[in-house]
Amino acid sequence: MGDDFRSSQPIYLQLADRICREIVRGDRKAGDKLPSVRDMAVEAGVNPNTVQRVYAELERMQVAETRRGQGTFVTEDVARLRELREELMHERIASFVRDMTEMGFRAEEIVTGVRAHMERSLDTAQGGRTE
Amino acid sequence: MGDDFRSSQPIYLQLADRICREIVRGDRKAGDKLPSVRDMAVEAGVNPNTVQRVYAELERMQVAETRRGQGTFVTEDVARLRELREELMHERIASFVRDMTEMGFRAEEIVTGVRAHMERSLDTAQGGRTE
Amino acid sequence: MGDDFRSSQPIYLQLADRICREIVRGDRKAGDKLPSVRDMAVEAGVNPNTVQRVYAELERMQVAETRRGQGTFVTEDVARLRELREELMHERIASFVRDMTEMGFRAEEIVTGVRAHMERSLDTAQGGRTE
Amino acid sequence: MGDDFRSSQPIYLQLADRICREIVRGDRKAGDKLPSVRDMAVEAGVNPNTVQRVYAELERMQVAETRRGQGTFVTEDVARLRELREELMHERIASFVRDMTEMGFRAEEIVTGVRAHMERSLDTAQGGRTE
DNA sequence: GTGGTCTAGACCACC
DNA sequence: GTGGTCTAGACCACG
Repeated sequence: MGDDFRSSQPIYLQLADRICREIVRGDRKAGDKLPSVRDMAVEAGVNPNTVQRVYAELERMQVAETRRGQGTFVTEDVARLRELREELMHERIASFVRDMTEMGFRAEEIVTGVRAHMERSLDTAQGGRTE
Repeated sequence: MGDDFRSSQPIYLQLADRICREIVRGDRKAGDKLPSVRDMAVEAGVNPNTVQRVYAELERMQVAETRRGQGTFVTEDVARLRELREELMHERIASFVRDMTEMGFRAEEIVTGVRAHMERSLDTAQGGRTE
Repeated sequence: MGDDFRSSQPIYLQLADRICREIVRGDRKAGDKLPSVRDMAVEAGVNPNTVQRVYAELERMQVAETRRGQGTFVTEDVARLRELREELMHERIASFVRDMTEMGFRAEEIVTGVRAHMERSLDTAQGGRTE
Repeated sequence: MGDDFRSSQPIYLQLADRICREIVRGDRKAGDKLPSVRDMAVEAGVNPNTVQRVYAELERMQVAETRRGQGTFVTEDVARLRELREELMHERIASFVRDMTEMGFRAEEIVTGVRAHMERSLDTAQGGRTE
């Protein structure tokens, strides 16, 4: 144990993750152009070098492609995007389940709890129609 | 959007949360003595004042009680501890579901995904050859 | 018995109490802005950290609300303020009665004494020559 | 306004007041010997000079008498002690009423509040017999 | 500017 | 020893 309180994921991974989420969510579609390195750097308030690493990471993940002189684009490989969606989902689920299990919750409790929570949310959102 | 990359919860809340998890997990039991303010400060690598705040927060939550000159102890009110367990569970579930929904996953997908993940974990862990 | 002569309530509670009294008295009204942490610190001759604690206490009591970047304000929940008034009244009365009882005065004596004192005050103030 | 938070009555007046209360309460009776200056100083954890001033103050109030070579005694003038009782009572009542009035409470409210508080205390203490 | 957090170091009361 | 309070001075996020 030590002063691990300020530590967190590197900024470039945080940014890459954010962009992946925007893609999975549908805010950025296959073939969409991403902002230029400089623009993205300004938007996110980080150094252009950091954005460079972000785009490199997205390319490594086969989620984005950069075309010299044109910019960086979301891949047009929709199969890869479907895959990315699955990956992100499983990653978050795994992280969630690990967290809950580590706290001593049983599998049954977790599933029940999640379903109950969603039904409650639905009721709140829809007004709980009887039919 | 801005430079929210370094932001995080205050240390004193992170520490309080960590201790709550240890309690819920069973690593710290009802009536257990917590480390002294000074010891905890050294262990966690923070200032004693910060630990003092953590203990005040735990007392506010009725999760710990402090006896002057003796130290700070996990509450012996086991009903409160059961309640805490439920609170933490719902909190984490809510956060998880919000996150997933925000990413565009449907309720059905999420529940199915969680259950599938767990069954896979079980298989891995137990070998799952009962049938 | 010992050297409890210099002991007193913590400054931050004294200050919080003083502000509550000013509110109950009507000197500070619902929605009024309290002095900034730094200004109040100068006014009261204490450290800004202490005032910070005072405002946190007032917020915990739901007597004040703080808006980031704007300041700390007396709550606009007038029902809560009426409640505060009752609380303060009962608190002072309880303390007074406890003190008197401890000194060996009987209930009857106390009530009679209080009423007599007030009638005398009224006489002094108004001249009380209606009859 | 300034740093008036640590200020309070001088210790010698606090001690004199405490002794008066013990007399009024009946813990010290007419003619009782008070502890020697040195003993009282040790008991109260203060300087003997301070106790000297305390006894002088009690003498000035005609509440105690000191006989050279013998010590200090509660006065045997029971009329004076009855008077002292009245004085203390009125003093406390006056202080209480001033405090409450300053906070904006009306005379009627105060009397009603005090009587209500006492009835409640009686109920709690006696178990609220129906007859 | 605002409040919120953190560190450093001190003193106190209680046991 | 314990926790509780206070000061001094710093940095941060928000608006």
